[in-house]
Amino acid sequence: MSEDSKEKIVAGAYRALTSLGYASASVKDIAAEAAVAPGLVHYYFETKEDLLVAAIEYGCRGISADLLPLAGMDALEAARAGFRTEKEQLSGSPDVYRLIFDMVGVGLHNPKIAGAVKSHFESRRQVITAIGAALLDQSRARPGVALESISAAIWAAFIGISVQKLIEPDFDSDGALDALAEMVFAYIPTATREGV
Amino acid sequence: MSEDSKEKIVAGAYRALTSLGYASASVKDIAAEAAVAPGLVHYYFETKEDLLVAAIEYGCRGISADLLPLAGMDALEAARAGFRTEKEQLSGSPDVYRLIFDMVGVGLHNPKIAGAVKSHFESRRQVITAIGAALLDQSRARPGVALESISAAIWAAFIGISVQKLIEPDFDSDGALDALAEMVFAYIPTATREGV
DNA sequence: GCTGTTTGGTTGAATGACCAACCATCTTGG
DNA sequence: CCAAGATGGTTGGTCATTCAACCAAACAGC
Repeated sequence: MSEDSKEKIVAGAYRALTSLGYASASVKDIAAEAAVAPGLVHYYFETKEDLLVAAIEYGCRGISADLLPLAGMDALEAARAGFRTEKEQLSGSPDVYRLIFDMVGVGLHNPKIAGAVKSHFESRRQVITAIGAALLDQSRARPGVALESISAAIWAAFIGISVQKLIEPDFDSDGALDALAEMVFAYIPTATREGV
Repeated sequence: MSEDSKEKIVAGAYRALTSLGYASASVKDIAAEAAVAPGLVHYYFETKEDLLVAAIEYGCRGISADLLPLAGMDALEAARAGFRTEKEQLSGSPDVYRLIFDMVGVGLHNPKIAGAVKSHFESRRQVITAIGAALLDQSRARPGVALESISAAIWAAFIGISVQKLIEPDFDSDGALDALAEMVFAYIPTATREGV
């Protein structure tokens, strides 16, 4: 029953963290949420920090799964689907975003947590880069800046829209995502440099 | 000497918070940084929370000042200057960003802090909206989405680029900002809808 | 089949450190 | 001389982590 309990603790940590936040969620809270004795938490995880890293990864698993279907699509379709997925996740299950941005704050002063956030960012950026590469290839466009920079900017906008939505619940994240999509799709065909 | 001490405490809080983070910076740390007795902090601020709100506002004052000259410029010039300023601030004095994103994390579970962050976001978004309005006016463009959504998306990208830079010091924020600028400037002239 | 033992998992109380907020007490400028 | 300003020790509470004890299932020898 070992792995079972460990998973229960991680899931409990995830729930406790999203609802209470890093600062307020004590190990006791997490244990209670996982329906487990406080001591057991430290049987499986050396420190609270280690547990939080596991909780972040646990939370990100769902997001990655939602992004998987994009792989098989046509580039343009995948791009549109990406925007749609972001909209749905932001309105439907903001918990993961809540956790991530809580961890961004913690990560600013905590390398181990920063590493977990960083790898999530990287994997998201890679998905965008892949779609962007296919898209540019299709339209034979030649942007004046590196593709990596473009996808970093787009992913940045996703991040910023999420942050604004979380801080201001009235924020029109759908509108902002539509605006972003319009800008990106308008940019692609025009991004053809004279040279070559 | 009243205001003097209060200011010293706020400045000390700002320094302590950027270097240690919200979670680790104790009132005692702040007092030490401000070269003041621990008790004095609570003489001027009812709670630690109140002090932090003041520290955020203190930190944002500098940013707002840097943005002031944009007001008198030509729209296109102001837009370019805005991108340049963002680049400089991000590389030159990341402390404010550090504080802000630490507070985003805290604000997710703390309404008072969230309010301070929110008002900073709003004021930055307004600057972008103002420049965007002038720019669209000049080029007689008619975007298919609300101007507010466009500026929200652009500000979002600024946010996201800062976050990535803070979490991954190697992140090429200049490249991402260039890519963003290219997208935005490519978008403006094409944003002319057939109708009207 | 039965007993004694080992082992992996689990418990919750105890420990020691730390912190925000309070307050009794001084200091000083007006 | 008296507030307003400033001090730093005290208080009550919380927290991560540790630990000694407990349990149940697997297993050994007989």
